[in-house]
Amino acid sequence: MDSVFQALGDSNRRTLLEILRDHPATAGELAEALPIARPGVSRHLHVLREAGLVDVRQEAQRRIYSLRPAPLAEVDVWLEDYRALWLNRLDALHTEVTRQKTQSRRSCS
Amino acid sequence: MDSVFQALGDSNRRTLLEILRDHPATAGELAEALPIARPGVSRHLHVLREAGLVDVRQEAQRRIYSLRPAPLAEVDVWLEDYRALWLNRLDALHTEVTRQKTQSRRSCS
DNA sequence: GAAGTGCGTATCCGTATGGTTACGTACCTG
DNA sequence: CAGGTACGTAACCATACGGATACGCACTTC
Repeated sequence: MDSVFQALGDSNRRTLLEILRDHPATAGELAEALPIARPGVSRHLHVLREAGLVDVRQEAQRRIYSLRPAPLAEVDVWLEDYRALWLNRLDALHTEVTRQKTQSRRSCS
Repeated sequence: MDSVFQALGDSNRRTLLEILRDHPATAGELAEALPIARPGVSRHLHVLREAGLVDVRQEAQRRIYSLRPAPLAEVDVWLEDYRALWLNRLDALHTEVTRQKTQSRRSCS
């Protein structure tokens, strides 16, 4: 769990995930998408693999990476216990907004 | 966004959030819940505050911390674009997710 | 087999992190 | 005003991280 959040705590790595969300890609393709040198990308991919967020499949000399959503599902499960906190607040906000809306509607007409 | 995920990437800090989910607490109460010394807790709380995950209110010499769910809502929104990936194959992933969940309960909390 | 391609690992460097102990500060209490 | 209480900050240490460059290894191709 630590490793998943830590992996997500870097914007370069989130960019990689965003690409892999659409389609698997080789390390080279992924490297071109980031503003850093190849070895850096390689290590970011290593971190993602350690966190279970990514799968690698070797095809000749190419490494093809693909997204592994299971850890994200874990994050979703973790969030579950907190979701009520902002849903309640959003609810309160929502009712407040509609109240003010009806109030302004009342004052407008 | 980086700061939120990085803040969540430490089990001590997640423990603090878990306590604050139930009720606000003073720094001292929170410190007793962690296996580390007071100044360490103080800095963890600082990290959580920087990430916007926590609010502080001073009351005499006590600092009362409370949970601020907004950044977690942001995480929820970020997850949204990935959710389809495991919802589509929910049955295939369900067993794995629950397995890892019990595993992480056993080890990390 | 020699050369080229694709990618990882090794090493180095500056900075950040997580823990500690020692100290400082603000506040209540006697 | 002296002293205790509840914190945070400073200084220090070991380790980890993110970046770079240089190198190594596996595979294809000629």
